[in-house]
Amino acid sequence: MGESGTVHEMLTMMANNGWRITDQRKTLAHIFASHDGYLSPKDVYDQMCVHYPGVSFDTVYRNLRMLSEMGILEQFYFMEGGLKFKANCLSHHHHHLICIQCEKTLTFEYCPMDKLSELPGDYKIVNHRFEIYGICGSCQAGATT
Amino acid sequence: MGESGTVHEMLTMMANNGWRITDQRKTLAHIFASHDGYLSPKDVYDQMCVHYPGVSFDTVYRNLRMLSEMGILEQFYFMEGGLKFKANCLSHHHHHLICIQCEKTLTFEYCPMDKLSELPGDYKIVNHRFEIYGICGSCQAGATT
DNA sequence: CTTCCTGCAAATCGTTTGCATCAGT
DNA sequence: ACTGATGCAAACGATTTGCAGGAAG
Repeated sequence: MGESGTVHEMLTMMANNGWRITDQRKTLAHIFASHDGYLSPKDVYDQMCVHYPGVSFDTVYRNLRMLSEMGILEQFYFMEGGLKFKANCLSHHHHHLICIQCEKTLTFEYCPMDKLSELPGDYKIVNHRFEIYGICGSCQAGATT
Repeated sequence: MGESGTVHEMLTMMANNGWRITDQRKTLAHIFASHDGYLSPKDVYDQMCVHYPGVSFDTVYRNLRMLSEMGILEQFYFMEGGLKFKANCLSHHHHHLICIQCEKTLTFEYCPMDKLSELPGDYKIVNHRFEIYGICGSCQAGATT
């Protein structure tokens, strides 16, 4: 639901940045719009093959990088699972609650930066990262698979 | 200052875990005890070569991995700089303020988890990460090198 | 029709492994 | 002495690049 809107948003953004809208990129947009967790390049490649046979790995990489640089996708490096990508929420700031087992990700609005008053040193703050890791309901229920 | 204590602490910890205390591991402990930012495997290798010529890259990796598994070092993957290691503070919980230019790292005590009341889903929380990125005083002063 | 995108194959980078030798206990 | 640690070289996986043909504007 609402996915087609997001796909269109992504494609428009690509076009505005001067990128051509190819079948492959449409498929890519589709995949990320309809999946709200993180996907590894391999995951993406596998999904691509289903909808659009004959893709090559390097093109998947190229497009993932392009989409990340454009801010459409957000990268994250899982210590165990390596680099993964996820559709970026472009509208508002939030943080993530991530299941360390299945990687299901929820967002929440609380931001610690609001509360933070004094910091050591005289850093000019440019960014921050706040993530909470846990085990989601379903993973707690289903035993160690 | 206080470095020798930390080195000794690390070495004792290795010994208690059944690892032999080799020259190389002593040097490794020394390097991390006297540097409080993150170091990449390459950084460590370069430092090692200075104090202990003839090291090989794979042994550096092996020891870094070993030290991480033992909890003496803490790993972190920088999106730009790849995997890096840092001496783990074993005594108390804190978070980091990291310079995105020189990677100089300060610690601070504020922890957002104390204030956090309600979260979505029914995750069993096991861990969290909170880091603030900025530009430190010296890097603000010295222009874009 | 021009330029960008794609697939292929090969190169590259960071990291890991097998093995014979060497050093710590 | 015994066993684990090291250096070497080679394997490995993930990601990137150069190039020729094909498709989007």
